[in-house]
Amino acid sequence: MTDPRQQLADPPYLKGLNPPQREAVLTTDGPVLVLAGAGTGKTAALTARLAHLIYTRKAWPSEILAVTFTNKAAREMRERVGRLIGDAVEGMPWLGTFHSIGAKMLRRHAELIGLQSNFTILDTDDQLRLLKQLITAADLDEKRWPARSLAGLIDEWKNKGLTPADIDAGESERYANGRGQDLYRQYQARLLAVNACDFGDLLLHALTLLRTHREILEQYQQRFRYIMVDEYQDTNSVQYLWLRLLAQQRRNLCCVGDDDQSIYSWRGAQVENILRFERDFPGATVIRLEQNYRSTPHILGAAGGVIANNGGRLGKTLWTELDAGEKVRVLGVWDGPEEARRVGEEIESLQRRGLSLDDVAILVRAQHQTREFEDRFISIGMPYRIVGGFRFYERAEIRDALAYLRVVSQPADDLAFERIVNVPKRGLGDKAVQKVHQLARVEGLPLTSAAARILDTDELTPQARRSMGNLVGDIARWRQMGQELPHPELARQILDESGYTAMLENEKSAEAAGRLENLTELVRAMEEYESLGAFLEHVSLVMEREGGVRQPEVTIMTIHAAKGLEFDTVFLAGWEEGLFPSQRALDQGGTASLEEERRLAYVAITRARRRATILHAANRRIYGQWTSSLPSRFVGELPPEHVEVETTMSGGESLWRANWSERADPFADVGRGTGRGPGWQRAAAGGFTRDPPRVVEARASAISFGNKGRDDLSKGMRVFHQKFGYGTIDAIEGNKLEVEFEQAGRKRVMDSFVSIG
DNA sequence: AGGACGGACTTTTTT
DNA sequence: AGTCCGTCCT
Repeated sequence: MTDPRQQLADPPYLKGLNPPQREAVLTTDGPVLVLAGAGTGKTAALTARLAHLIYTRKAWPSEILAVTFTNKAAREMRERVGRLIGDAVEGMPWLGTFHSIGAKMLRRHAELIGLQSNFTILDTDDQLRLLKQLITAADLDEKRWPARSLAGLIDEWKNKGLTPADIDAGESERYANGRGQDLYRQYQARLLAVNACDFGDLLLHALTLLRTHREILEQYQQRFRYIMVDEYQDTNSVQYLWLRLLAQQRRNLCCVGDDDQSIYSWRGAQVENILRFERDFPGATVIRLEQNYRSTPHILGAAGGVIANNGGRLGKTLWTELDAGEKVRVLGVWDGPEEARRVGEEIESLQRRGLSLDDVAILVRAQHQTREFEDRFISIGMPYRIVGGFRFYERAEIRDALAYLRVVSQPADDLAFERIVNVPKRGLGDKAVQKVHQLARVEGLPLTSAAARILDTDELTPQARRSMGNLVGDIARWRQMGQELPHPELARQILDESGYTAMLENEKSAEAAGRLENLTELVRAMEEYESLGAFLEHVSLVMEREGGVRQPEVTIMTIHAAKGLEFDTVFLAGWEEGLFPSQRALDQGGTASLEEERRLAYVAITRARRRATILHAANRRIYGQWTSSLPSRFVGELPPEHVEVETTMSGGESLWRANWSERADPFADVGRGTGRGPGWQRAAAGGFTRDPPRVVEARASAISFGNKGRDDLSKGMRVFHQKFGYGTIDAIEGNKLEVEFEQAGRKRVMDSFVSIG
C-alpha cells in the first residue's frame, strides 16, 4: 500500500472486509494461497481482489484470468464484481469455468489441434455411443468390457493430462487386456473426424495447445497479468498443469481453496495440489481466512470436532462472533420412513414459527435418499425441490430436441443423427441404420448425406426407404427454413413436423405432460440467444436452466450439490455406517476415502447457519432389502459439548415401541443424554435383524389437520397428479385424498396437488 | 421392428 | 425397489 490515497479513504470494495480478507485483496503480486474456511467470506475477498486489480489499473479486465469450477460460481463472481466496479466486468472475457475458458482458447486455435473452430462439444450420451461403436468394431464383448468403464478410464487419463501417446503398457492394461491405449487413440481420431470434443478434451487440448506451441503459450502468459483460481482444492492434474504453464512467467497466481472441503477426488481432483502450493510456488504468501460469518459456535464446534479426525490438513481454526445458538441435534429414528416423517414435522413446526421453507435444506449422501422425503412431502403437501439428479439439459426429451437442432445446424454431426433417426418411431431400426453407416464409411460421408444417397439404391426395404426419404427431405427442408426463420420458431416447427410433439401427446402419462412442458421451456430459453450456434454452445457447457419464479420450497439435495451453499436450518439425513460413510468408501480406498467422507460430513454441517439436525435410522431398506444399521462413526466424533442427543419419542412412539419391546432398545442410552462412546455404539449394535414393523401413520400432520378439502372432488372421480399421473379417488379425508393411480398405485396425496382429469 | 419379460446392478457429479 | 439392458417372441 504505497499509494497514500488508499490510506486516506478506503475504496468501496474494501468496506466491511476483515484484516486477512484485506490482505488477500491487497497482496496482488507473486503467488498467493488463500486458505478460506467454510463461510469465511471467500467470495467477498475474491471479488474485491478482482475489483482492486481493475480499480488500481494493475490490469485491464481482459488481462485477468479468473477460473471457477461451476457456471454458478462464475456467474456469481461476475455479478458481484459488477456491483463493485460497474460495467467494466463486461470486458472480462476470461472469467469463467475451466471448461468454458478451455473451449474459448480452443475455438481460437482449433486448427492447431486438428479441429474446426465450430466443433461440437459432446455430452456423455454421445460419448458412450461412440465408444460402444468402437468397442464393437474392435470385436470386444461389450458386456465384459463396458463402454462405461472405458469412458471412465479415458476421462481419468484426460484429467491427468495424458494423451494416447502417454499411455504406458500398465495403464493400457486396465482395459480389455491392454487394448486401452489403442481404443483411446481410435476414440480421439473419431472425435476429430466428426469435429467434436468431449469435456475432458476441452482441458486436455487446451493444455496440449500451450505445451506444443511456444508462441501461443507466451502470448497468453503475456496477456494474463493476474490469475485467480477458486476452489483450488478441486483442481485435477490437467488443470494444475495448464495453470502452472500460464502462471510461470508472471507468477501472479492467487489460488483460493479449503483442503477440508475437497470432496471430488473421485473425479480426478488432487488435494495435493493445494497441499503443495508453497513448494510449487516458493515464496508464496499464505493467508488464512478463519473468521466465519455463517454459523453459530455450536455448529462450528461440531464440524470442527469431526474434521479434526483427519490427518495431513493445512489446518485452520474457524471462529465466530455470533452467539452460541442451539446445539446440533442428533436424532435416532427407527427407519427411513420415520426419518422423513420426523423431518417433515420439524419443518412444519419451524414454519409455524415463521421460518421460510427457502431457508431449510435436507442434505443426503446419496441421490436415492431423496425419494423417501419426496414421498412424504407429497403426502403432507410440503412444497419441496430436489436439486441435482437429472438437470434440464440432460433429460431425454431435451437431448432429443437438441439432436434435431444439431442435425440441422451441423451436417457432420453423426451422433445427433443416430439419436433422432428413429425417434419418434418411424420404422428405421438397426438394420436400416447399419446400412446407412456402411455407405457412410465406404464413401467417407456424414450420415445425413449417406442417408440421402442410400435412397437411390435398393438397400433399404421399401417401407424403410419411404420413411428415410421423408426424414431426409424433412432435414433438408429444416436446413432451408433455418435460413429464414428465427431459431426458436425453427425449433418449434421441427418438433412439430418431426412428429416428436405428437408422440408425447399420444402418450398420456404424467411424464409425457412434463416433457411437453420442458420442450416449451426449451424453446423459450432459445429466445435469449442470438443464434442457434450460440444457444447450442451454451447448452453443452452450461447444462443449466436459468431463472424462474418460485414459491418457497424446502430444498432436498446431496451434500456434494450443497457445497458452497448455506441454509438457516439443515437436516442431515442418513448418518449411518454403510450409507455415510458409504460402503464403497469403507470397502476400498482406505484412509483416503474415509477422510474424504469425513470432509463431506464437514461440508454438510457447515452449510447450516443456525440449526443443524443429524439423523440416523436403525433400519433402512437398501436395494429392496431391510437392513439394520449403526449410527455413523461421524456421529461419535461430534464433540459432546456441541450436541444434544434425542430419541424418537413422539408421533408413533407407542406403536413402534410396542413392536420392539422384547428387544433391547437401541436408543435407551441415547435418551439419557450421554449419547456417545462405545456404550452407545454397542447398544445400537444390539441388533434387530427382523423386518421392521409397518408403521401406520399415527396422526395427521399438523399443518393439514382440520383443513377443509375442496368441494369439487368426490369419490370415484378421475384426477391427474403431476408425479403419479392419472388415477381414481378412492377416499377423501378433509384435504387428503386416497387415490388409486393407474401407474403408480395407491397413494395418499393432498387435494391441491391434483386436477380433475 | 418392436414390445414383453427377465436378469444384473446399484455413491457422489461438473463440465 | 427401480432401472437399464439384452433376449425372446409376436
